[in-house]
Amino acid sequence: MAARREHLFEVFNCLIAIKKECSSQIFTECGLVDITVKQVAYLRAIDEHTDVTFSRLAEITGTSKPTVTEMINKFVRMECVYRERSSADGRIAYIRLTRKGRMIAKAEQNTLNRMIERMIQSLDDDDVDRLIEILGKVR
Amino acid sequence: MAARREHLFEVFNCLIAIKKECSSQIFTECGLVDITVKQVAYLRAIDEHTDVTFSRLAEITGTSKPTVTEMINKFVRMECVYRERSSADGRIAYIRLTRKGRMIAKAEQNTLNRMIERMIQSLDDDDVDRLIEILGKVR
DNA sequence: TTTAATTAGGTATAACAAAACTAACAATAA
DNA sequence: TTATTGTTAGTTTTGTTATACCTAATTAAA
Repeated sequence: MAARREHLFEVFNCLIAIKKECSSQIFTECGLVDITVKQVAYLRAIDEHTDVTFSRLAEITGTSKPTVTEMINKFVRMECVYRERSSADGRIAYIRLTRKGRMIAKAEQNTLNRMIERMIQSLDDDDVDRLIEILGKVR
Repeated sequence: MAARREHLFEVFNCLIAIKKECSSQIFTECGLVDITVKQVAYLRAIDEHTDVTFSRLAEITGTSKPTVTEMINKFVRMECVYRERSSADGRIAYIRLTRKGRMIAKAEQNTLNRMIERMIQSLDDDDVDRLIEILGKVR
């Protein structure tokens, strides 16, 4: 029935609005409302690998070392990353995420977690279980 | 319980993946995979007003007429809009969305509609009704 | 000498704007 | 009625600023 579609549309529209709210909360809290999609991708790349150096990040992102230096300098100014000089080899610097940088790198997961927190607060346990059961069927 | 949160996280993660799939389908079908966020915002502005002229769009977007001319020329090349000269006043041109332009302007709604179509195909009517009921409670 | 990162210097593109311009229209004086 | 003048809508030219990249040269450590 078309009314079912309509109703589903409405409830999901509302849910999407809540998600957007949670997401922009995160970026606002970090003071990074106009960070770009590419910058987030860089932070994620750093987060998803361990002990990332400048050469390694150039490799991962398919760019050059100067590009990485520039980008990282910007991120340092944005308080998203810091350099950690290797104690074993003074030439090497590891790129480390700050708390803020990690928050942005994991923004999607964090958004979803906040959204789920709100859902759990609005719903009783039975509803949550039913919701999990029903949505688990969607392919 | 933490397990509930975990389960909710999983099912919603899956749902978000489906949504992304539906969304990129739309952009791929239009051949506009790397359209920018700003460009989509312009198309939406055109869609949300009637009989938009160049001056009007400059006003709406808080930019200048040359910027609009440039942007619209690009959109014409992308086959998202076309100019329609006013028959009453030869100086005026209305900016009209093509089928493709409208698809992009309404990409969010279209994405949601496709997602809902998939949900309806995966679920029976009772599940849909329950889903609407439960999600309707979320604030 | 080789390697890791940085600096210096440069290119291409996006997204804007100011100023000058063209074409169309409106009002009016000859 | 027609020519003149001023106004408006959109375009072109030219220039600015910022992003995102590059190559080549340099510095410092190994």
